Amino acid sequence: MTAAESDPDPARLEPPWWTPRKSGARRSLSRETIVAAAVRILRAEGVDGVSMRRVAAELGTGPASLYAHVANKDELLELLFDEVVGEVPLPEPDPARWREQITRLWTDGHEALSRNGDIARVILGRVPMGPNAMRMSEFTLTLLRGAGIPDQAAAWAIDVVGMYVSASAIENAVTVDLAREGRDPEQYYGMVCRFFASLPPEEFPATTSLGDALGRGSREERFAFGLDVILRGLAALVPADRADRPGERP
Amino acid sequence: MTAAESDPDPARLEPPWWTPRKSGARRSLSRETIVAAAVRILRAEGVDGVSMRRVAAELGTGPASLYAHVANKDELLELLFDEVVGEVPLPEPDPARWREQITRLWTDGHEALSRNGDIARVILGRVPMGPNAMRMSEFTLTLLRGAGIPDQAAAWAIDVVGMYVSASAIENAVTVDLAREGRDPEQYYGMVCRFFASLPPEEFPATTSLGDALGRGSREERFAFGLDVILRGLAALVPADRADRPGERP
DNA sequence: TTCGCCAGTAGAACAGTGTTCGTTAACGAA
DNA sequence: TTCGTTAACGAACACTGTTCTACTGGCGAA
Repeated sequence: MTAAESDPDPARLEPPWWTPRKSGARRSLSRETIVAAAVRILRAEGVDGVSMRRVAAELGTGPASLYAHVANKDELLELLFDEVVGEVPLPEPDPARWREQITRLWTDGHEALSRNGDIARVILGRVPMGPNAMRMSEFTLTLLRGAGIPDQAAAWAIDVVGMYVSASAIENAVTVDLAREGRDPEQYYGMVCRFFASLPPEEFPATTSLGDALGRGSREERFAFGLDVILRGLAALVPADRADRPGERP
Repeated sequence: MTAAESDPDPARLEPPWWTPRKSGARRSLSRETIVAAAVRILRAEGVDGVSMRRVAAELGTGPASLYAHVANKDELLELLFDEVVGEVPLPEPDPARWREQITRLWTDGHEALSRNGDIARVILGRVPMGPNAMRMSEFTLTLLRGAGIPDQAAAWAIDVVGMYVSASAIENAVTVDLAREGRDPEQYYGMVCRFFASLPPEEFPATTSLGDALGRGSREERFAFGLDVILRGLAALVPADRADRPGERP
């Protein structure tokens, strides 16, 4: 069960431009069953596999039937994204452990996205406003402010972290995709590294000499590094007189 | 003129899986004219506008003709991406001013991408390996190492910065898109802010009280903030005994 | 100068896409 | 029971990337 389903009054949380559930749904189809079918396809075939026809076929009907429950494919993808974000568990915020909690939360988010094909593609360029995404933002904002990061910086930081997590999840999805197609991702990255190493050293001294380092590390390690860099940078924005007392409100 | 065109021997720099220029091109079409036509469409209509048929029509021919010069649409998009990256001027690296130079370089890159529709979409999930992208990576690597950042961190940092810049450029492109469609982006973001403010304060205290800060700032300001956070985090990785002497090699 | 080759150019077609239109059929309310 | 609303759906439209096939037209060799 997702957070959205367990919410007592989810309607209040939805952006007003998501088409409201039409009253008196009568038969087999519903927004929930459509999203559930789409998630199954998403995990198996990625975003490109999620076509209106494919989802309809999964439900034993035609594509036109879906349009009674979902405005268009864009809206379906947004619903799909929020469904995936709903997989991330939210603990109780504890400002004293803000960096640890934020790291955990967004690492979980990164994994949830990575588990579900390249779903992260659909959110780049829009503001995530589904109920589950909103709860995640709220949680992060609370922790950042509690840590003493100025309001404006905290507000912008959400965007920065979100972009990094989404972009990295897309990168991961491609690796998973290669594996699904039977091609070894290691082999692909090996090819890339060999290309770097083969560049003319006169023009690319740094790239050729670093060759190995560029491809080293698991996806998890590389993601953790970037997230740590960002949080380090954010921590540097805490005013000196707050740095040692996280959690206090001024 | 792009960097690629002015390069004395660009062939050596191209990844070996880009299809080689077929020898003895005879008539009007060429890889260059195709990419140029695609760039025009890209600027006017975004990546979605760049279809093989549309590009062919721009050149007064049919889609099949393009396949003699370009392996497939993916390759055309990669060529397109590198063409855009070629718009970024590379200065002489000066390790003493590494943060300033990196900020400048990637801000220029961000602007070049933002000027050209949502071209950044095509690079997410792959490693940019066109000649212009490679030169940009080399430049950044040189500066980061010169600044005293450990090799492994420098190698991974390229990815982090690249992901952030691409994701942010996509965000910008959507704003530009809205403007092109005649819809006011300000109005869209105003709508988003109003939605945030309208959430139930009991469940979303931070989001509702921050409402304004979440939407404040120009695209440039917001991008600059994130880049600064990342560079701040990277600077924190410089070993203490190197922090005051950028540019020296150990 | 002539001939033959073949790279480059396309027209047509295939299988797929998102979306809309018009019709059918089933349910809730009266 | 009847009526009106509305979910469901088949067919169609205008697209997409890509491939097959035929057909040029210019160059190198004779």
